[in-house]
Amino acid sequence: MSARSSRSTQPQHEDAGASAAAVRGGSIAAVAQRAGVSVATVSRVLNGHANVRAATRERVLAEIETSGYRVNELARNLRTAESRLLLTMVPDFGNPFYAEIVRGIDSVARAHGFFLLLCDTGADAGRERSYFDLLRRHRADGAICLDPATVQHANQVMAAESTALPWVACCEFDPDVGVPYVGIDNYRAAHDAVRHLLARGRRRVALINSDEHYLYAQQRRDGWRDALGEAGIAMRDVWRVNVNCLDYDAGAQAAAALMQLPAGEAPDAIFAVSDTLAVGVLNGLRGAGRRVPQDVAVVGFDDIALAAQIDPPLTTIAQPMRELGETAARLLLRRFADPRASVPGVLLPHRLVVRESG
Amino acid sequence: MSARSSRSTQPQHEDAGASAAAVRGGSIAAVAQRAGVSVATVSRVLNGHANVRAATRERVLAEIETSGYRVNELARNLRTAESRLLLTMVPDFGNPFYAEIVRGIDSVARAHGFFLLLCDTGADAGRERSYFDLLRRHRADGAICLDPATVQHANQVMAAESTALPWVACCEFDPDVGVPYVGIDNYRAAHDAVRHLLARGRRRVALINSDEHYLYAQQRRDGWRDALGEAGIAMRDVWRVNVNCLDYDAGAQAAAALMQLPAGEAPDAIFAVSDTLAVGVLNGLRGAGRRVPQDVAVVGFDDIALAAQIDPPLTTIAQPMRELGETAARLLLRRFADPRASVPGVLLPHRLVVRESG
DNA sequence: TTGAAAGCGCTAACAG
DNA sequence: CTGTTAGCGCTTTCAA
Repeated sequence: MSARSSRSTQPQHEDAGASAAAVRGGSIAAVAQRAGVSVATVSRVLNGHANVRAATRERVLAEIETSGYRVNELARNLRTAESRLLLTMVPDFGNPFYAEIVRGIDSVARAHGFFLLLCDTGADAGRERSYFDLLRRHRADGAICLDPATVQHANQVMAAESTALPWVACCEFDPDVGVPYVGIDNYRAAHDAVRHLLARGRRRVALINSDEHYLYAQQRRDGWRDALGEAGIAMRDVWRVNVNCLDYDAGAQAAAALMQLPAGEAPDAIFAVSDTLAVGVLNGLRGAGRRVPQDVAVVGFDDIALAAQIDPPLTTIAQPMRELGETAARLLLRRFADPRASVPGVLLPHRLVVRESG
Repeated sequence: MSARSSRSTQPQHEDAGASAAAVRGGSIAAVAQRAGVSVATVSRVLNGHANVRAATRERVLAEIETSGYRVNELARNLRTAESRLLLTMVPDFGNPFYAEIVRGIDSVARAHGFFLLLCDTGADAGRERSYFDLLRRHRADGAICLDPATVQHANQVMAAESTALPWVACCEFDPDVGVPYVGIDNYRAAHDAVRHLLARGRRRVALINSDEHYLYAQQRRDGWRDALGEAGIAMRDVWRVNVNCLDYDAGAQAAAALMQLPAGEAPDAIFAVSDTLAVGVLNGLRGAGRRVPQDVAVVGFDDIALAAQIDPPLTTIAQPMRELGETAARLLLRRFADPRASVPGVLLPHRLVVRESG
């Protein structure tokens, strides 16, 4: 029997005794044969089962060592019916806010033997929003969704099925839907930010918000509106601008537009719902010849690392990004452990960080 | 025969006819039975093979539609011996430079039916550098390594085996090793940056560099040193500071340290090998009461989106980040197509972007 | 403590 | 054009 056909993946029908081919390559059968034990035994030592005699274990381990055998996880995955992959859907992992959350997810996932299957949902834009199909096809064991658009899609068009799938929502969520979630109290956070601005004597506080189709954006808008109202200031529509992207340029443009307003109407403060937006706002204000905070105060949201570095350092609402990610992962893991357990919603605390921009 | 045991994954030995259990759930066999065809036929329509009569195809498709069947990729992966996952090793995906490269990788990977298995190598720090084991265990079909430490580890301790594994190096690479790579000409890039500073009349140009254990750092240092030398300026060791992390604070601290130098020695320009570092430098300089560029000019590296937003806008060496990622992915894909093809090394062009910082 | 054997669900050769 | 069938490499009963 020669070594030929060792690359073939096709049936070989060589001689009577089966797996004639399997014996050569790096299969568990090959290791078993060379170590003079059964495949079951090799599998047992591979998985650290106790019921293997020490001497036998040593022999198998030695054979594995010398042959450089590595378990084929493709086969293991089929047999155990799990991929040990966690799907992570993020709208834009170039955004430091999401990047940090993903880090949190990754750390607990790794600690539990899972890897991340990363999907930048923004990369596909509107196209095929069926990332959940990856779950159905067993490409991932569970999912964490950071993308508000995808969360809403799941809640609305998948409705019932959505709650049956092993996933959790992070940052954007609907408490009424039965999908586990973790996030912050967006209403209070926005309210806190605006109240801070008001306390510093600002009166015309603009809001640069995401698409208010999203729940979190609605909540932040409400927080802004109510804080103004409580100070006896009627919210004005010209002070509210919605952007559909959280990058720097969007913030810069929004700020520039706001500064076009006639003198008495132009805001003396801007609350942006993301630090990246706020960094752009700073830039846009500079372009419009406004000083921060003298002419216009700026408050951001998230407290990414950059917030403390720029000039002027950004006052912002800190979100516990790492914990958000860690909690999301833990919620999902808990769901694996008991698929029918109650599904908690978790709100983590935010915090106003006062720096020099407002 | 009741519906019991439908959740069981264990052998059932129920009655004579095999796969009694398999027929129920969402297996291909179940679909086949209900559609009145064989599993082979279902597999054919699933994979879009041409040799299926239209009527039969319709029948199968209809059954798939009504039953909501989804292929089990775990099984498919085992059978086809591929995971269709690309391992992406990045030292820190919170860094916008890497994030953008990963985007490039992702876009071509998706276009070819691959997903990304993301590994933040920094998350583990020194611990277990054996990410390549994921390849050996078939957890991924190939890998792209953006982490200089991991690249060196592969080149040095894995030597021969390394070149046999399906991976490509991105940004950090050793042309002599036989591993496909993509990157830029770091020597010339650094040389260009420093020459620019010199042309603007700066004489004491400091370098904030990565750990010079890495090749790319050595090359950039050489470019800096030679550009100075060509201008008749001897490089001074006090002008060179090495950091082992590219985050903002590292840059801020390095700049602060540099500004401690006695008047005649203190640099009038700083070249930092990463924009994140440079942003920190701007902050450090501000803390030391220096104006940019009047007192100290600053040049960064990478041209991340932020570079154009901060104050003052950053002069920097632009790297084609997306193309870097796309090229890396394409190189890897080409290697899949022909494992024994020649392994090209690709150098992409860099570009000096002059803004206001220096 | 060990081994034999039954599949996990799929693809593809081969035969009709 | 369609069906039968042999595995991919592994884990886990079940029996010894």
